[in-house]
Amino acid sequence: MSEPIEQWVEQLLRAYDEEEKMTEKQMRIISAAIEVFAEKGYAASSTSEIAQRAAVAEGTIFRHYKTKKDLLLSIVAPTMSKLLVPFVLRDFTKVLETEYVEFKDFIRAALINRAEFVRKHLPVIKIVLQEIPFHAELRDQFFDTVAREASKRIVPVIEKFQKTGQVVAVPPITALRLIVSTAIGFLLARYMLLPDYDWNDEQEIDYTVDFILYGLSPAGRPQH
Amino acid sequence: MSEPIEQWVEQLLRAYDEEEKMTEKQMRIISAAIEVFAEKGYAASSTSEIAQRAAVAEGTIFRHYKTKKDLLLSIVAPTMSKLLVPFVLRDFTKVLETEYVEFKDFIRAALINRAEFVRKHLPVIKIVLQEIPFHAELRDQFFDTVAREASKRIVPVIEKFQKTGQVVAVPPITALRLIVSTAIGFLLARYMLLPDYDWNDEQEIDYTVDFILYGLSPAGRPQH
Amino acid sequence: MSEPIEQWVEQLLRAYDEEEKMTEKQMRIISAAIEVFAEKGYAASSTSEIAQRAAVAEGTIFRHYKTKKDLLLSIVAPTMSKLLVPFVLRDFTKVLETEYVEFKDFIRAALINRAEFVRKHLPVIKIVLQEIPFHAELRDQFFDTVAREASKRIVPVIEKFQKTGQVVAVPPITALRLIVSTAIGFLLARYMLLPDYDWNDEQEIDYTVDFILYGLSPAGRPQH
Amino acid sequence: MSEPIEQWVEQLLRAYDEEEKMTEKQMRIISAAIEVFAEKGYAASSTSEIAQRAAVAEGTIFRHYKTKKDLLLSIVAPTMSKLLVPFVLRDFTKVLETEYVEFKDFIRAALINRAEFVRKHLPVIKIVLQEIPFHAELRDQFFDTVAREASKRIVPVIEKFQKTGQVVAVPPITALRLIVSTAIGFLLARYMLLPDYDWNDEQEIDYTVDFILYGLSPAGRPQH
DNA sequence: CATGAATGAGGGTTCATTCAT
DNA sequence: AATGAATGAACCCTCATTCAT
Repeated sequence: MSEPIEQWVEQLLRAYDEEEKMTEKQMRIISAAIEVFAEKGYAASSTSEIAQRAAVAEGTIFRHYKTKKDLLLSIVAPTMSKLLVPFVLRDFTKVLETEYVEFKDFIRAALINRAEFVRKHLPVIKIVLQEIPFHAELRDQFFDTVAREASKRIVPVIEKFQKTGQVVAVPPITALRLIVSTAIGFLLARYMLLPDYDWNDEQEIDYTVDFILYGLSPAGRPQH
Repeated sequence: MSEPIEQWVEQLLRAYDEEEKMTEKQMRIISAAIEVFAEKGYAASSTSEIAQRAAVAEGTIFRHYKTKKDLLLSIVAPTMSKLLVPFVLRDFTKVLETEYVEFKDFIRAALINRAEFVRKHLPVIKIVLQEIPFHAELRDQFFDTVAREASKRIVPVIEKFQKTGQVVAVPPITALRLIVSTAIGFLLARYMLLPDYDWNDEQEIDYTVDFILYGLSPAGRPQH
Repeated sequence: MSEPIEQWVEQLLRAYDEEEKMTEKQMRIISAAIEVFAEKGYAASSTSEIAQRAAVAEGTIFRHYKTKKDLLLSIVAPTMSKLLVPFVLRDFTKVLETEYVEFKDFIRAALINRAEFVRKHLPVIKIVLQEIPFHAELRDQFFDTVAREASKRIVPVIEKFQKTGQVVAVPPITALRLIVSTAIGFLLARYMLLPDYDWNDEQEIDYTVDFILYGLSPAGRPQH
Repeated sequence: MSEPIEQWVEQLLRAYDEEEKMTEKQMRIISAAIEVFAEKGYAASSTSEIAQRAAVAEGTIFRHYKTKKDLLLSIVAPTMSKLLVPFVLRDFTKVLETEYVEFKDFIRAALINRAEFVRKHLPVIKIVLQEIPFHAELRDQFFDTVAREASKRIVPVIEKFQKTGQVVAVPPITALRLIVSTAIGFLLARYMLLPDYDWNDEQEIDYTVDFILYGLSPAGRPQH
């Protein structure tokens, strides 16, 4: 991986990962809620079970979160924004412009970085994916802040790589969709569908990055 | 699309699409249930709302389906198997062996065919995707019958294309994952995330197929 | 009491007293609710206690009345309109004009009649009086339908008695207030504050009617 | 108004109106509680809202008043006794005996004085009226101290006016009831039911006093 | 076969009260 | 004295399921 990107990502994630100050009970509640929501889904989770797992009175939950939905949002909302953190950074495009960066390195760095993020926040990611279809506010937030932000910031990156001839001339949004699909497909399979399969992570990432670059056809692949 | 595959798909879908014999009320119940489940998710749907939309008494639902979960399964289970129909057909690999078939045509045919299927059964597909994380039986059924069957039948297809040099030498399961990710990514974006976007379907399919074959790097692309 | 008024009141009340058709359980619920609401007030009554007293599952209450407040309104609303029944009758003023009617007879008839009504519906009356301060809708309904109707219908009656010189020339609304205060004061004392006191009803009504006519000063009283 | 009564009332009220010594927070709590109780009724009021409006921690309320009910009683009990203050004074009957006092002046003085009291303590009066039906202790206190005291002190007054021939020979308790009904009816209409109506207070009091003396019949009225 | 009234367990939420700080 | 986090019982209400009709 090229140095600048790596440093930039690592440095930034540290800032965003800090937990806000909360009491110990509040943290137990959040943890329990994440557990239960991820396991059963929001609608099928009961506040009483969350309270039990948090070893807290049911009323205590409602002292900190006005409603059950508030509890969900307090878990999901910050995660949604953190999902994009590495791409939304102010000086990201600048890095890309000033530094000599290979598209392949960029893809690989992003994939590794987001894989780590998913691994660390797996249950919350599950919740996000599972609940987005049912909560208009989540969807709105996702599209308004996340997706819009994403295209605004990432599309220029893709265009830059297209200008340097490293990416084929398809609509940047389409390229984005293809990259994201492949990445999410990998993360889903790796961490959610078949987490117990005997994965060779390095190699699988290689395959995935190569696929994004060269597809499945042998033509045009560089010789290793 | 090459002729043999097309015929084979069309012929087979007809067989599987027939509705089993059910009373008119039963059909109304199923339709209503699909609507409501797709909209709110299984856990947040109430049998009383389903009964209302089906214009049927609450009790009637339970005459046909012992429990609410039975109702869900009666919707989801057959759909899961139908998802794989075109690939699971007995003489599919034979077709591929005897006929001279391009990998590209195969991918394109499959993508178009499954896109049509998704379009036609969108709400049920949504239910399947939404509920699989929460129901062990669904997951089990999916992996036991669907995924296992899929690899058993599809892996040989991929291996065949690898032997003919049309597909690069990666583990077939990995190739499968990459293809399926890309396909599902397209279908999800097309029909569920951004159904209202102004899609140019033909072109988008072209991009997607090209991506599966050649990736985003311009190298190795055939000249159009 | 002069005959025409009496007949008119009795006949009309019969029509309005019919209970609407309701199941036996619904009637048990209403009865229990009246009991409990009258005893503890709406806010301090629990649906579970109502269910218990009605020997009905708590859920049954909510099958018939969507909310606890609905239950209250279903009790209170019809009573509020019935309170005015004898005065709101279409041909009431006509009776007064065509017949030779003494003001004293009118007051006495109304007092006796409403006393009977209060006695029969005592708990509901209590509920009405107790809850009106807390429920804007009740107040609105009371003022819109009841009070407005009352003044529209009753004010002419008072004006008629003023024209015949039987009632002193004060603003009719003031006269109405004085009459109603005295009447309600009697009914409240008789049936709600001191129901167990050893009342001589006939005599007390005589006193009350005489008070409305002649006040407490001995001057101007006719010799009995 | 005749001088002696007026002086006597004014002097005495001053003594009773003094607030007992309480901390500033306690006063804020009481004020907030009066507000909330008057608005929503005791049962529907929450101590947390009272705390909020008093800008005081929830716990602070319970430091000063052991229970929510204690808080209610601390508001209602002293008001109930103050209601009777002008009549319960030790030397009141003496005044009446020694001074030449007209019944009409007495009624008018009492009405004006109590109207002022109601106006000043409106919310507490509302609470008293609203909660008396639901709290046996309040009722008991009311009847034991208030009503009993009232009759003991006021009945002699009425008897005195009956002896001087200014009040008709009805049972004094009945006379009391009629006077009180009329007075409360006025105060209720004036300050609670229709406070926004355009009242001509002086005239309305004239009407009310005249009604108590002479009723609605024109006979026996002195010529103005 | 179809109904819908009835159920009662369990849902989310409120609230008076306690107590360590 | 004052706080406010914590409690858990009780609240109103929903719901899948049953069963007499």
